[in-house]
Amino acid sequence: MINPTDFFKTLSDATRLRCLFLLSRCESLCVCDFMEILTAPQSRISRHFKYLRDAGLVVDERRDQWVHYRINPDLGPELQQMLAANMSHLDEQQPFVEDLQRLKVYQEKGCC
Amino acid sequence: MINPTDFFKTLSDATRLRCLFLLSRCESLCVCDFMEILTAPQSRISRHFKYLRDAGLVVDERRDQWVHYRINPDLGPELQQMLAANMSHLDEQQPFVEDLQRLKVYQEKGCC
DNA sequence: ATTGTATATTCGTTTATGCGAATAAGCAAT
DNA sequence: ATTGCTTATTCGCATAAACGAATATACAAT
Repeated sequence: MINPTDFFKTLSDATRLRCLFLLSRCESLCVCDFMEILTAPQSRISRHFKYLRDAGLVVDERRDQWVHYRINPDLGPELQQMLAANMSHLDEQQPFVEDLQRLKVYQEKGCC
Repeated sequence: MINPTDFFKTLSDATRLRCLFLLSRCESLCVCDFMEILTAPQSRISRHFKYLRDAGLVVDERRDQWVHYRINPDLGPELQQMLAANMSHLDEQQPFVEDLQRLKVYQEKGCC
């Protein structure tokens, strides 16, 4: 179980925070989705998802070639609420608003 | 105004988090209070309060030789709520419970 | 088996962060 | 002005964290 300090450390990087925010709105996404929405290189996305996995905040699931990530459904009510509450405050800020817009466009045209 | 990533970065250190937690329960404390409650050297407390000041999360007020810190009362409702919500989740965890106990003992016998 | 696509990890480098010891600065009282 | 107390800052060092390029791995399809 992650402690509070490490929880905040995990949220303290822009790439990880943007990824978590998207997942808080979207059930599940794969690595290439994040690459496109954040315009970030693949190694950056993968690296930060390793941190998120290690912290226990997300879980991965392989489907064919793609690896889909989602918020860890077994987070425990306390952490789950803490995470959700924090994500709910990002709504109107940059770059989170724009990420959400890109997510919508991206979902409409379909992805992997 | 601090951005979300930097907000979490500011909470991502044990010393800072413990200080903020104490301030969320106590109106105002001076540096030597924190030194005693956290059992931390003076330079550590001062250094981290500089970070907290720079982030705009706390303000200082000099009274004679002592400098008292408190949560910035002009934080803005959004940040204020975010901070309060996060602090409220630390209640039952270590080392926060113990810090609170030490605070009580310390307040009863009076300080600076 | 080979090719193509998606993801993970390793590597070397750069930058950020935390630390205690030591020093400086601010204030009160003699 | 000197002493004593409290807090802030500087210093050199050590560790952690982020980065992109390159490489390795995993799977699908031919």
